[in-house]
Amino acid sequence: MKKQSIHQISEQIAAPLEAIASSQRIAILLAIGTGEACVCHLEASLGWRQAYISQHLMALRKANFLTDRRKGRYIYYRLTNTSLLDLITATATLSGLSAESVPALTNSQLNPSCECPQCLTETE
Amino acid sequence: MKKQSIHQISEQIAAPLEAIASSQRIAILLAIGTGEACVCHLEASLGWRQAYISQHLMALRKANFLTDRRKGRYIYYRLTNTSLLDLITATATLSGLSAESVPALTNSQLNPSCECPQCLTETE
DNA sequence: ACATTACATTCAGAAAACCGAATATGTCTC
DNA sequence: GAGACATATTCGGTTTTCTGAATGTAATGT
Repeated sequence: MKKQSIHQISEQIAAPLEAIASSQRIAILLAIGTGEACVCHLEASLGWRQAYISQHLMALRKANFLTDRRKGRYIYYRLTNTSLLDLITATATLSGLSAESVPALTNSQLNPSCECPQCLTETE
Repeated sequence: MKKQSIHQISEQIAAPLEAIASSQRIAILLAIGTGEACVCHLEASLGWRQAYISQHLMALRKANFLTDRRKGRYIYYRLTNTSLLDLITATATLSGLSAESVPALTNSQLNPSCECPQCLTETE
């Protein structure tokens, strides 16, 4: 195994962090949580325009944090690795936030004003 | 306890992450590691100009990740919370890096070509 | 007091991220 | 196939971050 310099290691660690380190992207990740979410769901939950959300989703996809699944007209996003949420929680506690405040925000708890079939069946 | 919106939470989590999410700053944090380091030590270890390092140190101080201790002409930096390194390690493993590659880079292992008294006594 | 050393700060130009507007693509329904 | 709907992409302007150059400040030594 080739020995890597501190610069190489740091770059490899920073690359994914740069994708997460944005309040908008963290909000999206929290909104998806351990479940799945379509873009319309994120629109409803976060109150942002669709194109804006798609742009951030693109960044998260490029960093390999999200996988998507098409179902008819809808595309459902899911975290490729749920331990990402642990990392976010760890950051929260590190900066003095209470640990409970984070999991309380996963997608299921969010205002489900989205009209996609998935959300509708869930709330029945 | 007041209930916080997902936007507020996300901003509070993103703020510290933005300070860490930079390959230069991660390199500095790794170089300091669990120990202490003066700026000249970082200069020698990372091969950067002094002013450049100071700028990044300032960002890390502002985010409350570093504390400093003056000793004569030298100022020694230390992580306020060592669990920051765990967070960095977690990120590394998350992105496929082997976990061992990170701790292998803590300050003691670095090329100690720094001339400050602290470094000199350590290498004797 | 003066020079030197260790470090911090300010400033400015370059590079990158943000975000809105417009447009494109893929899927369903009729 | 046409139109509607869910989502993606491109483009351009604005704001922010990065980073080098120059300069400032505190402590030491002579």
